[in-house]
Amino acid sequence: MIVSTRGRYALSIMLDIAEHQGDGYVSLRDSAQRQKVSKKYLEQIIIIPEVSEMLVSKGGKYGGYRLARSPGEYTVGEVLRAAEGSICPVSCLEGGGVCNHKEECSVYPIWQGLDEVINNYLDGITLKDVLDKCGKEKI
Amino acid sequence: MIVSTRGRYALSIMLDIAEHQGDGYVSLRDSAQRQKVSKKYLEQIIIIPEVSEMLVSKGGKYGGYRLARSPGEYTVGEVLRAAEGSICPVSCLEGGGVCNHKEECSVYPIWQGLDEVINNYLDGITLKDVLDKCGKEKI
DNA sequence: TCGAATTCCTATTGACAAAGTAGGAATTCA
DNA sequence: TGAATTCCTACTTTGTCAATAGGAATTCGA
Repeated sequence: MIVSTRGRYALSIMLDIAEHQGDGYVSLRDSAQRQKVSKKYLEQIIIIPEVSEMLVSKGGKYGGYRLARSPGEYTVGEVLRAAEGSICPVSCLEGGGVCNHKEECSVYPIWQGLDEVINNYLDGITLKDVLDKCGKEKI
Repeated sequence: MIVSTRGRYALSIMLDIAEHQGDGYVSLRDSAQRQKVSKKYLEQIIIIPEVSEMLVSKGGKYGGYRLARSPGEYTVGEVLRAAEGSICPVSCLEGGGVCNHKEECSVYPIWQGLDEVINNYLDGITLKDVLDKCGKEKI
């Protein structure tokens, strides 16, 4: 599994906020209700520093979250990496690929190629693309 | 993580067998020694039905394993799927993609596309390609 | 026929992360 | 003042990964 519920929920809530923010804020209560997931768990995800950096929050009544940038300026890969920490497909690549044996390893280039293919794909889709359901021809 | 040690070890041992089988059999003891990993753990991996189906085994002294087919007839994707069970990147796709909400889900097509990109890549590389170190231009 | 080397089979363990729950403090608005 | 929100920390439960362990069955050479 390369994307856990953390990443999926993060992506969903970003999209939900994008869709419903208008010129105000979207509360976790509303968003959780719409998505039929636990508000408490969404809280855990949105509290991740890399995730909350992508948002503007406001406490108190009628508070909530809105996107810091416009939906077209976030890629799916960016959101997933923020929530998951990293989305590298194999531990050899972790921490920027600092495996000890990567020189002797005949398999290492495969993992590099895999990582590239995955990131290229995910970074080629923006939140706006998803909202527009830009469709089968792009996704 | 999409590929755990199970998949990595499975791939390594398949390559090791391919390289050393000649016209005989490769024992786990030798292979484990060469790869500097636990023979007992390799045993666990090779015992997985989908993995052992790709090999021909022979018990007893001077026994071991050899490939059932030629290296060019195995793809990396095939080996990894055998060892890991599946290499789908997100649980929504598990069991052939039988998620309940996939109709309403605006994100589902992204996971489908991701899965496709990953499998296309991994199924485009054979064990022979790796052995030949066919190199950066293909991998 | 014996003994060494192997595959085959089942159980067990320790560590860690994922998924979610819980309770309450601080903030903001009408 | 009170309602609704974000913010913060801690806890629990469950499952999987990675590995270890011990022994049964098989196969060969000497």
